[in-house]
Amino acid sequence: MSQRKTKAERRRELLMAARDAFVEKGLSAATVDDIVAGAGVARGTFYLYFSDKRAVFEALVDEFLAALGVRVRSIVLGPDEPPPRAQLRDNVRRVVELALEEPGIVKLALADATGVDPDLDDKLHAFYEGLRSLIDESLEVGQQLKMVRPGDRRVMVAIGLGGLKEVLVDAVRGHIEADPDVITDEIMAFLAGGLLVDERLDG
Amino acid sequence: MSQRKTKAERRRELLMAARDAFVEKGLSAATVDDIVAGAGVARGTFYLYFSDKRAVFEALVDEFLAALGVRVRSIVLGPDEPPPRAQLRDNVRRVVELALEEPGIVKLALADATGVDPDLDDKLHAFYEGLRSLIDESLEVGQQLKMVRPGDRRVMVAIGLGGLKEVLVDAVRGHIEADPDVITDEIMAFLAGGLLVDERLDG
DNA sequence: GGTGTCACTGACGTCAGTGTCAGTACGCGA
DNA sequence: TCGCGTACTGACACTGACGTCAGTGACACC
Repeated sequence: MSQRKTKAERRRELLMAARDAFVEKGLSAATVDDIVAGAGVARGTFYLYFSDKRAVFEALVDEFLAALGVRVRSIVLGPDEPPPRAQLRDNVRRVVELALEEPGIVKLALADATGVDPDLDDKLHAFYEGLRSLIDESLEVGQQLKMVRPGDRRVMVAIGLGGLKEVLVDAVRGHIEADPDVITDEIMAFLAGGLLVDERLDG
Repeated sequence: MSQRKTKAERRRELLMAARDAFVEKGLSAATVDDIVAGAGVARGTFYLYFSDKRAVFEALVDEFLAALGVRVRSIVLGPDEPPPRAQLRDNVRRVVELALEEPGIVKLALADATGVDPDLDDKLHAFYEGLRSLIDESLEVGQQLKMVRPGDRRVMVAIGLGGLKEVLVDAVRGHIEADPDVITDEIMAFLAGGLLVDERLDG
């Protein structure tokens, strides 16, 4: 039998236990029993705080998205503002840092969450749609200001978003060096110049 | 009661029904009953062809990976060969075409499959690891030949792979125009020059 | 020390999905 | 027409995850 805690403490314990269970076993394989075992409470207690597994996952995602929202700031033009590219870099760096701070959530939200069940998908799809729009608008402004090359913005958005997601997931998984400076520099280099050097060297 | 079919026909029917069920309901929510209903056979028949749901998913992934393997060819240098960049472009285009031909599988393998259960994950992770190595080696050669800019290849691989995945998934979902030429051109433009135009225009 | 409140408990009934297997239907060769 | 093999069937027993709710214990206030 577990100690009496404040509502907020107990809720947090359950959230963290849920996060760990989801990361370890996968979203759909993790059970409510896993979660309560991790939190050290009885099965019934879970249902005092969340209506079901889906609800606790939504709470986790909401928390992460809120944290993400705090770190991403619109790029502002003006004589007193840092250069746009520096503002962009700061955004990238803050997102990379958040990802490295919350590896479990990154794996869940960026890699694991889709396709598990349609309800959960909706939440993430809506988020990604918002993110896509944000990037798309930024690119449109950038194109008007001739700071972004012309091209099909939907494809640009997809490559950028997909690339960022994969980098973060890989960093979190330890596949790539988890140094935010290195990662940020590489992302910026990719955005600035792609991968290939000079077409005339070919053939 | 269903008609008698050859083993191969029946197996294919089950595979296609499984693919449809997975795409429609999500990997973990789809049941063996959904699959057999789609194939128009009884529950028991399923188990004559596949040991369980995981096995039929593996078979689907294997088929897709084999098709992918056929379309991706190593880049060969030589006086009688097309320019490397053209060979790269051909690879990209063939992969884009395959994705557009098999939208269901693309959604499953590229977007939905991870995190469902650890067994299934292993299969895809192994595949991605192979793909990563392939791209990494190509980049290494490219760097030695000065056709690829210097930089942390692991990050380059992640951005490239993630970007490609997201583009294909978006194309399949109808978020971006499903014209293989447009998509291929945009991917090549990204690889060749990134997104940003000229640093000196900033600030 | 009685009483009410509140967080928590965990055994229980339920149910959806699983994998099985004895039985059925069909085609074919004797 | 009989017998045999093979593909297929679907009712069944089983499992494990779910959500509930009557009950327990601790604390506060009188």
